[in-house]
Amino acid sequence: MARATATPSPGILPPDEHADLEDFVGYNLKRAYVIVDADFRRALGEDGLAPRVFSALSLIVHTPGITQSDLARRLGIERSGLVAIADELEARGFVMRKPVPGDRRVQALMPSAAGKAAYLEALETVRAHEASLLASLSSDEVETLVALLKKIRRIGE
Amino acid sequence: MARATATPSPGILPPDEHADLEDFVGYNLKRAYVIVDADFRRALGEDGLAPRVFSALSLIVHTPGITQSDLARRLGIERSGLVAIADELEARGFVMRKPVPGDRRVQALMPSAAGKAAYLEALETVRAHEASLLASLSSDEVETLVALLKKIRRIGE
DNA sequence: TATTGTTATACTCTATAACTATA
DNA sequence: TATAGTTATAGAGTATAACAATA
Repeated sequence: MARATATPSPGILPPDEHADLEDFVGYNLKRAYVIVDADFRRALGEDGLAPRVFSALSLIVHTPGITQSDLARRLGIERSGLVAIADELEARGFVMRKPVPGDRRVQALMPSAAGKAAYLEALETVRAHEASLLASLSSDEVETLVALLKKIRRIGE
Repeated sequence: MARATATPSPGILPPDEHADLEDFVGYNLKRAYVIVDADFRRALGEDGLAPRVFSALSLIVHTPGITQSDLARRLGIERSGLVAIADELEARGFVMRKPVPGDRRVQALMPSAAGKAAYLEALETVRAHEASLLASLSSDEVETLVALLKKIRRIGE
């Protein structure tokens, strides 16, 4: 089990370093993310909401009147990156930019009725996608996974 | 559990749908991935190996002579995407493309001595990065997390 | 001075399609 | 016909830096 020499023979890696990649959180995180992301996009369809647009719409529906800067902060992206997302939601008729009396710099993001309806429909699709994709995990396992991921998210705050 | 009405009141979302985003595996996966990925890059430095290059080097060191096509499959990316990675590793002097007698289409990827050394050094840096970043998780939690992520990875096979 | 929304710009990662040389 | 490596190209997603309007 333990190796006799401290220095590896040339060209030979010690046993502990044989499956390193597979043990890293980062590598597994990335590989798992790619699978879930691809299935999300497939579920929402060619012309459906991209994950980040769905996330933005979710926060706007749950927090009507949120500003772009606040939304960007909540999503963990830059202000500038949010412009295209807001543009798309506005072009789809799901969200309106509304001037805020008292501060003429900001524009409140307001969900339209169509936006709320589209969100609830997408929400069901996303739920179905996760339920079906993750069917091999018990609900306890999913709960544990989400809790551990949140723990990592808290590190970044 | 069940809601009394099938149609939500206009503008009002039912209680179950208030924190939906936070409960999705996909959303938490993405947010956690962004944090770990950023810390990896910071740890390896400006001119250090990017995550995907580190992963490729790891597999080449552990599987000397692997072909580009096989490596791409192992990493879950396209053949074409691997060219730039192999180019970079070759430019750094870490890997050599070696013709294979018997099949002149393929080129085996062979780690150089410098490549092996650079890998072992990067490996320690990556281990330190994960240990320090994930210090708020117990080793049991990390183990559980990796096991659950692998379970998701198995879905994509 | 600081903040909001915006534009311009560039970079990373990835995919698709087509090519060539082999098999 | 099929596969390996390659190139060209395009599309997400993101970041940085700057700007005008406003606070």
